[in-house]
Amino acid sequence: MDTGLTIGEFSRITHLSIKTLRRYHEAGLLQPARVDRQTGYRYYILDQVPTAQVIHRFRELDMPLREVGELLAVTDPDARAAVIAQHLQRLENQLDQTKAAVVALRRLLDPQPAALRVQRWRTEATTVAAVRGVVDRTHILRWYAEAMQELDSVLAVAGEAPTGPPGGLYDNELFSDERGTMVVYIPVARPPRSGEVEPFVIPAAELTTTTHAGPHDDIDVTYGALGTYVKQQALEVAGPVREIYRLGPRDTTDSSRWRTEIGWPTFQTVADPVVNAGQAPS
Amino acid sequence: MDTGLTIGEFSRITHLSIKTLRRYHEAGLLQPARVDRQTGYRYYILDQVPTAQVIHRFRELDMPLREVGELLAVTDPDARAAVIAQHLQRLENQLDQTKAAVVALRRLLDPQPAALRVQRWRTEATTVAAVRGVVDRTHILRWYAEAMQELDSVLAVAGEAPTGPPGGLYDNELFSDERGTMVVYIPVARPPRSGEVEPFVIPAAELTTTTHAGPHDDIDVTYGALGTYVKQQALEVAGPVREIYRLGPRDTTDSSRWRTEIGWPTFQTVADPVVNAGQAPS
DNA sequence: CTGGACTCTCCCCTTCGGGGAGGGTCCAGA
DNA sequence: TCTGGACCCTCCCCGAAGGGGAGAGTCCAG
Repeated sequence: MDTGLTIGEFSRITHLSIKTLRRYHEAGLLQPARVDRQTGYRYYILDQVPTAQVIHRFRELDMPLREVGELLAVTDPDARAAVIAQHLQRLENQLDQTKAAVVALRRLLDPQPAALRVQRWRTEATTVAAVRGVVDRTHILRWYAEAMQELDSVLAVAGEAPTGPPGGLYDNELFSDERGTMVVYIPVARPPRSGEVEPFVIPAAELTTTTHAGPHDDIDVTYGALGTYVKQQALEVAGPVREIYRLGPRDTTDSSRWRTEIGWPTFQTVADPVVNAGQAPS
Repeated sequence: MDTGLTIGEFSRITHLSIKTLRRYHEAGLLQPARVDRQTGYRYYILDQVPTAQVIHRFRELDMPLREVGELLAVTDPDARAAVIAQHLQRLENQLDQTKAAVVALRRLLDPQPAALRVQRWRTEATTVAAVRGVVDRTHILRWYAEAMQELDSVLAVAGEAPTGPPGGLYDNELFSDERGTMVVYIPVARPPRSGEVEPFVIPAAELTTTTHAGPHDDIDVTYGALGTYVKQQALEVAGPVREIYRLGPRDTTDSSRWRTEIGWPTFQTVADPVVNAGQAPS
């Protein structure tokens, strides 16, 4: 029997379907011990059973095939453990997101407290230390965390103390397309330039603002309320949306206390507001 | 502004990408309030913002579009809550599976205790009450649970006491293909016939068996070990694999105490065993 | 030698969008 | 009234991880 196991036998032993085994072969994850040149038949050997089982386990954890392949290619146990730990970390993050979504869902389906407080004002230009970049929407959170961290360390080195709360500018394309320009900043007196950090001036603007309370899991609801208001007032959006983190993770770990100010640069158009239709412009 | 919001404006407000909004339209999830017959332009209204947000939330929970659509079509709050609860249940099951996979992975990567005890024996034909069905591999667990439950209740009604531990027969195609015949049974003296439950005779067989200890998350490892043995002994597999639940969830909730006997019907071929190559058949 | 079981490759399908081409539409400013 | 740029349309392809199935070749025991 030194011809090895046929794919069917191997499938029975490992509980991986034939289709799956072929795909793993094709992906280079699990090369059959021998492939008949003439017939293309795959022949496995018993020593491959443990490998198949390891692959099976990682797939159960939704590790992408590419990554499983890299993992198997690495022989150093430490490096291996690192890759595994990293994946488990990802799973955990995913779980956190799911939990947050459940909470946000509950809040969304419950009767709304509403009470949206919208204000319009004119802001002055502000000098800040900023990190700018064109970011994929799926990477927004990661990019934000890294940028903030770099800002913090650069400012610490430069000995610059913040002169106000941190904030960000977010291109509308970030939401309507898949990619857009992001700016995160911290106001300081003399912005340094180092690495990704550079001086920047937040331009003056006419802002329509509101404040989102709590964690950001359902910040889109507040965006929706603000957008509704803007539209009702027949305001036109001009430029990237702004967020100012009046109270954030750097101030308190109690996320229910967070306060995020959202401001949309807007200008009045000639059209009538929907709600105050009587007050047509003269 | 009673033309409504363009898809771009709606996208900014809801944080759903334009592509995604078009897809939700196509899927019937979020019909624009108006679609221009001439140009195909989609126009939304502000009242649709909350709906978009609800969809967003459910998608964050990986609810399939189809299901979200059904959910939105249902107006009865109770029915709605039921669908949601069901989905959350699914998420929880998924989480349990992930946890189990992590544990199983750890065990697999740790040094193996091994110590596989394999025995061969001949079993007698056994009279049982059984539930049979052709099952998709992805539904094995669910089907098993339902079948066992039905067996239990039918036997309770018939007043038949088990004369041995429950078990099952599993077609090899269940693993190599995507679907196969499953039989789960409980031995009784006078098997009743009711609903899916019917009398059945487990045929006599020459079995090569081993016992898997603990929960079934890594039962494939034991299958692998048994399969390796079978192959090394140059045994040929004949017929569906059998499992007998000597100790299972119905006996104890401590899953580490579970004992599952796995038996493969086998017969000796003429080829030499690999390990005992000296004992060639005469 | 033959029939049935097994295996091969190849192509299409699934979900939920993203990328991009090619072309039409809207609207504000000139 | 024209025009340019922003916006929108449809259509097609792609990815991940396989499943379904067709059509054809292979293996092996009787």
